[in-house]
Amino acid sequence: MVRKRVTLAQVAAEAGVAVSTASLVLGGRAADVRISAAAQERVQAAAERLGYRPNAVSVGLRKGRTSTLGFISDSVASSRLAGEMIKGAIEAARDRGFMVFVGETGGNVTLERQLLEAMVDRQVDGVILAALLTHGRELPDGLDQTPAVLLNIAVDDCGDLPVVLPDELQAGRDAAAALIDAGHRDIHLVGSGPGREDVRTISVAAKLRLDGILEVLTAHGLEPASGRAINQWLPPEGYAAVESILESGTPGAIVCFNDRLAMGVYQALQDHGLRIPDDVSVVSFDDASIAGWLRPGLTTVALPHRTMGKRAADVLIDVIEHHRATPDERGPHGVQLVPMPMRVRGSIRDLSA
Amino acid sequence: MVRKRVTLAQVAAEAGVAVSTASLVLGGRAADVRISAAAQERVQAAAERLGYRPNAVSVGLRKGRTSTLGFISDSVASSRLAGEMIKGAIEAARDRGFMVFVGETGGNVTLERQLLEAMVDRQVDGVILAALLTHGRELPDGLDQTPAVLLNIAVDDCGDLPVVLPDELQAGRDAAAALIDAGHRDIHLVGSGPGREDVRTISVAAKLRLDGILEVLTAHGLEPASGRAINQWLPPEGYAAVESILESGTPGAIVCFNDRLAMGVYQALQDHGLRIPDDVSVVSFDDASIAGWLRPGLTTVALPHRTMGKRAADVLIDVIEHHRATPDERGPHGVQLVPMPMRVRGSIRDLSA
DNA sequence: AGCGGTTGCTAGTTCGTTTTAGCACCGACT
DNA sequence: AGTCGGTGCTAAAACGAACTAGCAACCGCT
Repeated sequence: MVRKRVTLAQVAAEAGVAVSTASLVLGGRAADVRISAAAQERVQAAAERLGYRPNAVSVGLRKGRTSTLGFISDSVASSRLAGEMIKGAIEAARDRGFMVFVGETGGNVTLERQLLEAMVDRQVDGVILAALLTHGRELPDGLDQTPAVLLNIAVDDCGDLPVVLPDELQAGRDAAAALIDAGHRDIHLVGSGPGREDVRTISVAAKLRLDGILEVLTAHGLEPASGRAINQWLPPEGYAAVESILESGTPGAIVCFNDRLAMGVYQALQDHGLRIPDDVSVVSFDDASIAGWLRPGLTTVALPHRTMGKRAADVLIDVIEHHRATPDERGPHGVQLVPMPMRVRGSIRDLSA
Repeated sequence: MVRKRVTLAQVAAEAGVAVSTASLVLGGRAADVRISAAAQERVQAAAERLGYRPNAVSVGLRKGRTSTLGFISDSVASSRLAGEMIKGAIEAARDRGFMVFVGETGGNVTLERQLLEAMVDRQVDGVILAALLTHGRELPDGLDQTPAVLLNIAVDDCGDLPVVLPDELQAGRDAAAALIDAGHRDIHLVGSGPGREDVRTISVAAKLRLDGILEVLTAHGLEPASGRAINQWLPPEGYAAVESILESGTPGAIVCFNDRLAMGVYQALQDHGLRIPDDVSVVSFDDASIAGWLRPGLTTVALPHRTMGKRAADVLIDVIEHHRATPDERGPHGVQLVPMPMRVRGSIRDLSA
């Protein structure tokens, strides 16, 4: 049932040459060692005929490189976003001939260490350590055993590991600018307090988004009309925030700190008979799938998870391949900020028109 | 920077024994070959001291088994559901000492073959072939090179491969029963026509869900009040379907064939000033994340993707491990139907109370 | 002293490949 | 006749662990 693999020895026998000769030819090193054109052809033909494919395990053992990456994430399934990140990494890896082991920790540190060990045991060439849930965390031991890249993890002391992060600061600027450019001045925040001191410790992302927003508002001589710090960024909290805002009148525009808050905001505004964007404009962050399903479509600054995953894999493979070439040269890596693109849909009214 | 691994040879040297002795001891075969307790202890201690971990690549080459699975899916990122399936598989695999290569094809058959080859090259012990998007498809060649399980793929000719599928038929029964038990009689379908001949070729799932629904309705002497076959199960289509239903009056209850349709149904009902569940009851399928976010929460029959992934990995590993033990015994596998649990939220009004 | 039986270990082969070092042959030249 | 330089290939040693076959050493017995 399970067909036996063809080995190099069989190819060599079929071609009437030594194993080493076959290896040289198929490894493209025939020119180096002078193999006659005739012999090369026989080897190629034999390999073709038998359907030879090199055994990657053996190659891995011999070369010490397995063309394999590990992807360790705290969450795989929690959202489409995690999937996007993995997908990006897998695609980039595939394009460069790498396969990816995927592991999920659920935030469990012990599990994380075990996964890392299991991957290192399998001689992965490098590891991507990714996070969606937690920000600001400890790094596991064992990261010194293999090249590594941090994906969506902001740590104070990342050693000299490359880090891939979304450019939340610029995203904050863009969100604010989108409203201001459309002529809005009455801007309320849902998800963070109105001042820098109010961000709580929710996340690095929240802080940066707020910084970007405030920077642009300040540049226009504005400040947030109101702000609400919220611990759980879920629809019910968004709903409640709007009810609170409405006590002091109808807002001109609302910046939601993520799309799920925005969903609650939509529900609340609708329940109060307010229309988006005619009465209230809304802008948000993340570009979760609901953003496109809400009516009207939610304009939101997208977390480019796919691109981030791709970037992480590319950087990691660069390190792996480059490192071999020039062992002591530190690459041009460090923190890689991936731009967050604005997805313009229909939730912002253009007052300037 | 990258720490060198400790090899068995180093452990043996440290313990003052031969490599083979160390291997025997650490492999738990010391009793078979009579190694003195003293020697065993020295080996164990040395291994501990040096932090020895066997090189899985080497073991893989020698044993021909790598404790590695491949997971090939048409989609990884399209939804949380795909992630759940992968997560389930990864977890089950991990519990049994396996790591998982994940690959995504995007429905591309060539890519699928290449991924399969790349995995077989890496000597995976087996492969899970999964699908979310497509139903009823061709199986790739190369599946005869390695044990395999089909996950969420319904094919006519699956050879003797184990198949893991959700129990859509029972789900259809459950959805219908939930409405009927709550006293509903005026039941409209959104996503499928009212009769068996109307299902179109959308999907096997649609057909089975409908079969289940009709079976229960018929058993109560009922038939659907109306039905709408729809090709794209997305919110706008759900919205449109409701507008069409409302032309002939307010429906008592609506069965949506998935949650995204249900989302559109919610929006349309709200826009027409109808309240859920007071005016109209809604039940749906899938349990996508929005199901919990909608207000009121959507009662829906969940696709148990996590469980399915777990089951697939378990079945596959059974095949792998069992196969070694008794080569000619065909396992008790075949089609594995995983129950779809009902997630009761607030979208069905109980008329019988 | 020689033999059989046990105990306790190890040498050596194997898995499939890469890679280095070098062999055998041939013609040309001194 | 001997050396030299090419040419075309191959033997053999890795890589790290698993596993088989078998070798010493000792003990007790005749």
